[in-house]
Amino acid sequence: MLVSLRVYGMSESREKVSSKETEEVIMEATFRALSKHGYKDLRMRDIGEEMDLTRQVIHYHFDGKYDLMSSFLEYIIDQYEGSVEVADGADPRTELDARIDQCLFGPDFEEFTHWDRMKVYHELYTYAQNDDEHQAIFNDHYERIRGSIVEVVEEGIEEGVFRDVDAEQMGQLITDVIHAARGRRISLGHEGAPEEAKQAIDEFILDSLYEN
Amino acid sequence: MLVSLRVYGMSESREKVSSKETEEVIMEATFRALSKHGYKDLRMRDIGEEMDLTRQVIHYHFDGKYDLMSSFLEYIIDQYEGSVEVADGADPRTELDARIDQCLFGPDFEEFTHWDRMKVYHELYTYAQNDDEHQAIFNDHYERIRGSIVEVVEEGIEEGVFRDVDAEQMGQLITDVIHAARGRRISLGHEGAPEEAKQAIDEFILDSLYEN
DNA sequence: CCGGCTGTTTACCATGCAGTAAATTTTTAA
DNA sequence: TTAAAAATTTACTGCATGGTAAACAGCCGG
Repeated sequence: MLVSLRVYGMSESREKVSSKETEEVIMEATFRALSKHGYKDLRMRDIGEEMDLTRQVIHYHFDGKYDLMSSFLEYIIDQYEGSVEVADGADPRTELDARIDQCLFGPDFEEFTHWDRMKVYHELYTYAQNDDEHQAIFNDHYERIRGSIVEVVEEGIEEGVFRDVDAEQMGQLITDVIHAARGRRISLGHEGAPEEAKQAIDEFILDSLYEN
Repeated sequence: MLVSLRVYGMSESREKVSSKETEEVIMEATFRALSKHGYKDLRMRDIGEEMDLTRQVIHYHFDGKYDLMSSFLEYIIDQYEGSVEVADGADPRTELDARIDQCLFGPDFEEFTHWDRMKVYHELYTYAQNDDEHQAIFNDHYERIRGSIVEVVEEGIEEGVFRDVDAEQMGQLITDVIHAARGRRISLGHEGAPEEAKQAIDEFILDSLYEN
């Protein structure tokens, strides 16, 4: 089974591997270039300068600047979603808390590029208003994040730990506050925004969930 | 009186008036061009095409693209702030409500470009993370908006209409939710976001203020 | 050792763009 | 009326930028 897979899978997967490796390099270079210059002032040259390879390889792997950006979008969204995985099974209060923390502060383990990645994510997110295709990608992503929060709230309601509020509405509100705090930290440079948001959520929103 | 004013005011104010008129035309053209193309893809040519004048006049009135954008920033922020003026003096609950509504839905009178202006505002707001000067301008503006909400909350607490919560924290939270809803409507195209935000604020946040 | 395939580089190009300069019209101050 | 100043237009330029083409390197099967 494995053997036969390799027999005809070989050349294909080999190429793919080396190809994927380079593409990963390009993605990371794009990320760095984007961090430095911002989307508006991003030049293909800037990306090239962030790699050991020359900028022309990009044209070999991607079909122009737009295609590159589309791929990068998926790349950075995947990273985002990978970073908010949480061991569910814990009680709803703990899990909700953990999810909120991860959205606000990033993964526990020291991912020191977290805010740089958020910065880039957020910039692309805003620009998506001018691009239907990218907007659709972000909508899917947003829906998943929001959905995961709503889920936990529903779980808590079913278990009788939370009051019987409108889970959709509550999840939406929490997601919005998280988004705003992130935006404020990134766009306005308010370093304390996530912490403030957490306190505000605890104090004014979650008490609507808890006090029975 | 009028005569004497004209005597020494003539050359200066006339120039200024005609100059300001043209600059206003340029600002509005910039707004339209920005709405159509987005900041990233904004060309001086696009602005020219939105006016009766040729694009080169812009260079006469402004010192290049960056200077133009800086001026436009102040222009659109002034418009924003002009649109959230509210007759204070009403009771805190009503006034807070009115301010929230104006931030979420725009001025009462039919300003049908409201969301287009918000869209442009929001895009510039996000790009400001790459420009310290612009970021500072937005910070000042944000502080005024947030401050005006905090003020009303404080007023309500003093008058004993609201519970004695941390006004700063509460004002911040409300401002954040407003911001997020706007961002969601603009970036993700969620038409219902402002309405949802209003309901969520009423249901989950303001009840922390009211129930005494 | 060789012919073909993938991936990378070097050299180059077309053009879109902001900005300028000079000519022209309009306004202002006598 | 007139001359100078302000405002606008027409014509042009230099260069930054995305993209291409052809040469080149490494690898793999035979």
